[in-house]
Amino acid sequence: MPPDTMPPDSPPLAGLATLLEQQPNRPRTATEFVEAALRQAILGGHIAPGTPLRQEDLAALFGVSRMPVREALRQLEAQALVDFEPHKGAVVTEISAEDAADNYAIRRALEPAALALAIPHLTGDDFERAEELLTDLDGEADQARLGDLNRRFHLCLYGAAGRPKLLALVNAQLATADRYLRFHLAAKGRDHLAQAEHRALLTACRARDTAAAQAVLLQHLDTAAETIARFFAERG
Amino acid sequence: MPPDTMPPDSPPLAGLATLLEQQPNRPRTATEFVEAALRQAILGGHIAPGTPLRQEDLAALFGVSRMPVREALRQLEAQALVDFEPHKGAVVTEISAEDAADNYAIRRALEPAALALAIPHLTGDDFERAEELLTDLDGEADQARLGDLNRRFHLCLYGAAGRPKLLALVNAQLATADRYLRFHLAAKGRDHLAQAEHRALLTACRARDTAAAQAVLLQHLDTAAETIARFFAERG
DNA sequence: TAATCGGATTTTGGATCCAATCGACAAGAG
DNA sequence: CTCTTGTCGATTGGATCCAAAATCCGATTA
Repeated sequence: MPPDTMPPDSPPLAGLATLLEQQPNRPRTATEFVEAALRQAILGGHIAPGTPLRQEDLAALFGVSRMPVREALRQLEAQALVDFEPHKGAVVTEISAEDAADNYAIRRALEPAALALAIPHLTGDDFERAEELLTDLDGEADQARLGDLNRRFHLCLYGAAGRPKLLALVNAQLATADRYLRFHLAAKGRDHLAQAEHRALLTACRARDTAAAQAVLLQHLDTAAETIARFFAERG
Repeated sequence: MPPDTMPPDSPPLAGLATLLEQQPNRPRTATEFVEAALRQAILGGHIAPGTPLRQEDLAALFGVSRMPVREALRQLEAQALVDFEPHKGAVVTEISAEDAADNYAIRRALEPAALALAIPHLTGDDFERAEELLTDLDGEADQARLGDLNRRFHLCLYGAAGRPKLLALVNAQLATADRYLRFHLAAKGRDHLAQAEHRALLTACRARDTAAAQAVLLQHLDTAAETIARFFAERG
């Protein structure tokens, strides 16, 4: 039973293909596998900032050779997750109050722009998905999933902007913001993750009130930035 | 005569050090060399969009093995200059009206933010350097240097923002905008590169008038975006 | 005749090996 | 005693080799 290869609209195997795609751990290549694992570990805080990443050790850990590790580290360098120096190796990028401020300055610029572009094109489906994500956020306790849900909520509202590069940038910034999520949770209660602001943002989007939505979003970002700044200030 | 090492103002070797820094081609490693060469070639339009980049050919061309080429291609992929697909190789990223619009949307969001952060901290030196770059722009005819000077002018005004990551992003976006510079020059006269707007921007910065400067900058970006959009529209 | 199957070629992904570089430590000169 | 300098171990950068995947192309069959 040879499967059809060319016709793009052949239904018989479409469902099976999507099911196979669903598999979360489908690293097409070893490099992608190592890269994904390392990124998750760094963003989730499982590897402390400043940790040197020895290629040999990582290779042994992942059960591959040093080469996929090298390529993965290069990719992570481009994502500003590790600092690379010739003949010295990779080190997990440090986090700091300045870096957090940098990140929030970027998000403050990009996200309102994406939101303004997206609001006219948001559909009922988008609102429903956003609503679902908010309720999921209410019930979630795990930190990693919390950050993921938060990122998906924001991206859900921006997605209709139809600007792939812009959205990719926003996604990357949201991901690095995840590194500071633990500080957030430590500072404010772990249950309260600015869900009120999230809901206000969603209602403004439903009303197609771009100005109001941008205002809510900016306040959301500013309070988050301030929380982080206070956290760093309090522990020198 | 052991030279002092610590005092930062020891003159004996200062001149020599600056001379050594001047050397433009000091690629610490082969990977950096290949990466820089390829990026320059792609941004300068010397390699057409859509061109497949065969690792073996590039290795032979640069006189290195395939490995530095692979790592360089991975870095370029992270910079969105090539598209990578597993087991298929790298292809120079296509340019399009949509991509240009994407790029301008990002710049429209980032650059006014950087400008607003920078204006309060701009110094006389910054203004002088910006002025010099503008006069250089007036006299320059070479396309590559034109784009470089333009980028440096903009970065000169944003540099005082003191947000390294934000500035790095702006720099990257300005670099990809260079890919569309040739279309710009083809559409408008090659002599007129919106120097009037550049000068208006500089005077607004000198007056520390953030709102005016942002307005000029936005108009500058919008007219550039419109020029590119028209160019693409006219040739289907 | 058209579509499909199968093998050969090309190209990339990954592993192993060698060379170059950096850091630390010890030995020698001033 | 301090500073320089040479050497050694550790680690990364680069080259070569092998395996896996994709493409191309001809042959076979309905």
